[in-house]
Amino acid sequence: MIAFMEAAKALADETRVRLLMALEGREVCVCQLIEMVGLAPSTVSKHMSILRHARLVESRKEGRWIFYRHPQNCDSPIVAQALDWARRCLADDTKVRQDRERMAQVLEMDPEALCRKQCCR
Amino acid sequence: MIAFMEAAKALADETRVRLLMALEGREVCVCQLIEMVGLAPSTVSKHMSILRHARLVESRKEGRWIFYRHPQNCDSPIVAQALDWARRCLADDTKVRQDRERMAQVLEMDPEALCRKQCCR
DNA sequence: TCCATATTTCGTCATATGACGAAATATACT
DNA sequence: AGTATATTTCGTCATATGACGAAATATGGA
Repeated sequence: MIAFMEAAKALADETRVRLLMALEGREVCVCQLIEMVGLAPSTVSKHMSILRHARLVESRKEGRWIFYRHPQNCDSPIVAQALDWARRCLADDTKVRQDRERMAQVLEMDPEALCRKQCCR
Repeated sequence: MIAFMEAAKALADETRVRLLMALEGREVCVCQLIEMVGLAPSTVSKHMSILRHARLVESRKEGRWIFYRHPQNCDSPIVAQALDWARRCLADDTKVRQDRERMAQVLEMDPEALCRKQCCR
């Protein structure tokens, strides 16, 4: 029950679901996620921490950057089915699609340039 | 996105998930649900209203009683997959099993006797 | 070593949520 | 009609949640 509730609560916020869907098929750096949703770094960081605690994402550190992705070898049926549910329901969702377009732009900048840009906001 | 978020939020409270699982394979009267979880009638009513609004349950009125059940002919994949997710994850869950045992006792009383009992608490 | 920068942690605030009891509503029975 | 009872709606309260900015932490490069 605990693991299920963690996952369900993690999915109960629209911003978190958007962040989760942005990781579909790729890993993404925090600064890129920040840019995509347009929220404060601390806010996005908290969201990712909740998703990670629920095991819906995992993270990888590379130098100064931290990349998030869906779990690689998911041993938890609870998590696997939660991800399937979200994917099937939201693959064609309007907001998710808009996020994909925004993310496509973001991914063209390199992370360095992106973070400098965020500094000066 | 809206329907998905409604469902996800509805699943993000443990009491609501317990109530939802109690409807597995049968329809149950509100007074029986109240007895199972031991919360105030108004609280349980609100929970059921949230589940119904998310389409995870539907209700049927029979005289003074209202029975809740999982949707009969579920035309929404979002809802159907949400119910599958919960069922697969929680079929053998300890709390859900305890609720089943409690519910078995409750179902042996008839609703009339049950509601009289609740009156005098 | 010192500085720039990427991310997280912490403190604070406004709003959302879940609990309750009282009152309102709807139905059945006398 | 009037009463009993099943459920919902409403008002209130305490706690949880999501947002932010400031400060702390960690890493890479000068």
